[in-house]
Amino acid sequence: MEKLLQNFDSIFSIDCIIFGLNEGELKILLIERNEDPYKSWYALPGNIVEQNESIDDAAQRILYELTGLKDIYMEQFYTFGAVKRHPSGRVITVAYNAMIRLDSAKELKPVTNYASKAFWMPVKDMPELAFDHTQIFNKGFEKIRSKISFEPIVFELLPEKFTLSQLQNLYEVILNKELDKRNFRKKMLAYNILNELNEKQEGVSFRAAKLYSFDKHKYDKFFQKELSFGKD
Amino acid sequence: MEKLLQNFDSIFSIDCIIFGLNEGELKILLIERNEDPYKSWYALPGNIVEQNESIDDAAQRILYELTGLKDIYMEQFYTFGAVKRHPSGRVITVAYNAMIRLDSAKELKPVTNYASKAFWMPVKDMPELAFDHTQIFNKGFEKIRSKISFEPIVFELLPEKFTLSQLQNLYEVILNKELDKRNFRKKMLAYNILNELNEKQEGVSFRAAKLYSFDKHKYDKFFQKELSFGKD
DNA sequence: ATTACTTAGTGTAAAATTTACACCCTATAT
DNA sequence: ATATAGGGTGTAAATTTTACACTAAGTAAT
Repeated sequence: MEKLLQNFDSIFSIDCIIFGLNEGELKILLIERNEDPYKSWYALPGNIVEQNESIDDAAQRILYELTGLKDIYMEQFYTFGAVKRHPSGRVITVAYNAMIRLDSAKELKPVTNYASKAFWMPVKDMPELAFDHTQIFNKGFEKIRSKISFEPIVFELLPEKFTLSQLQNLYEVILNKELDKRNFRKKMLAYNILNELNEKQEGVSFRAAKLYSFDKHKYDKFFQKELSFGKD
Repeated sequence: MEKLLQNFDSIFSIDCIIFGLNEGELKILLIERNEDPYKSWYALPGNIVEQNESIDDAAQRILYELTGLKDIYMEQFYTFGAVKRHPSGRVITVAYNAMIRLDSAKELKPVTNYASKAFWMPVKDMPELAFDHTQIFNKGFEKIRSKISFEPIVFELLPEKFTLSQLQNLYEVILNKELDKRNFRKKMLAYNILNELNEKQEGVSFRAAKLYSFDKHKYDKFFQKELSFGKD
């Protein structure tokens, strides 16, 4: 034990998959590394967990540093701890999923010094990423994909007011398959977690659709099971 | 310990919820600590992740040290990283669930030096545990509870040959509710992951039930979705 | 103002799944 | 032989899921 502690020099980090929706396309935030190893490769945004912050806080901080956004819901989905996943030493990483409203994000500002830029990469064009980040991305995306079949969790990606078609389109993009319009609307409205607004789409060159908003209060009532334990 | 910890960065540990079934009762393996902090409290078995082992390997090692069992399927379910979850320093812990066949476990042998004993505690009598281990246990148990509704994963708890009533009883214990016998059998057989054996229970003082075994090959066929990404 | 175009919005019947429910069977023990 | 304790089985009703196609409303072009 003593010996263990003395030799101890592992590092704990956070990596984030930050989803955003832009012109109907699902994208995630990537950075381009400007340090070895994997210099000039694309990678998931991540950083080291500091002594005085919880892992949830670290995830929030990383998101804030890159997007200027705070208090976004992020969900831890897996911890990657293979011995040699990082070539220069032992790094265990906790991976988080987050979803943000692209239009609410300020300019991207990569303040981390190891990144030369941050940008949105369409999920369907995902290149090979640095380290084991491709694997992390796959697992995180799969997690979201399987989760939305049980529980509507994607409203954070849409504007505050959205049409049912936009919502359906988002589902189709995530699940990568077409859904039946009538069945989709029936099911979504049956969840009873949307507010029908007295407003319609504007600026479209066709019949304007009704706008809806997500009602977190109603949502919590029906999906309490998932909330039965606190954070961390 | 305290002084030592202050000199180092975060420590990663593993904590395991090891489920076993004994006389129809669901139990988990606990240890009694013989070191401060929380001396003489009960805690989940756990240990520090060493430099040269993956977190999965560390989980396997801990299980082996306590039970003598190897190559048991363990599933990581959450990582706990609050700043002050350990009173003497920063310790981030990855929590695993495992299920073992109680009758196949050798004598329990707590080789870890911080534990004075290891023993099986019925889930229904769970006391307050050291550190945040009560919270970890709740989350892990909830994970299993929600998972078995979608996917049969509890065969590791039963003997190799078991009756459908034993299986149903196990579900009832985990879900903490009664199930309909006919519907349960119908559904379980429809999964088509069991082999009906040409054997019956022995040594019972009533009509002997047919024995079944779990067919991992058939199982993999039907639940591939969950296996689409490798470990770690 | 007519027409063409594009997306919005709606209902029903069939199929599949889930639920509720009760009695006879068989082995053992006395 | 009989009492006991769990083993084993089917069907109808209810619910959920699926498949499927047309009309409505607004915009844009002529």
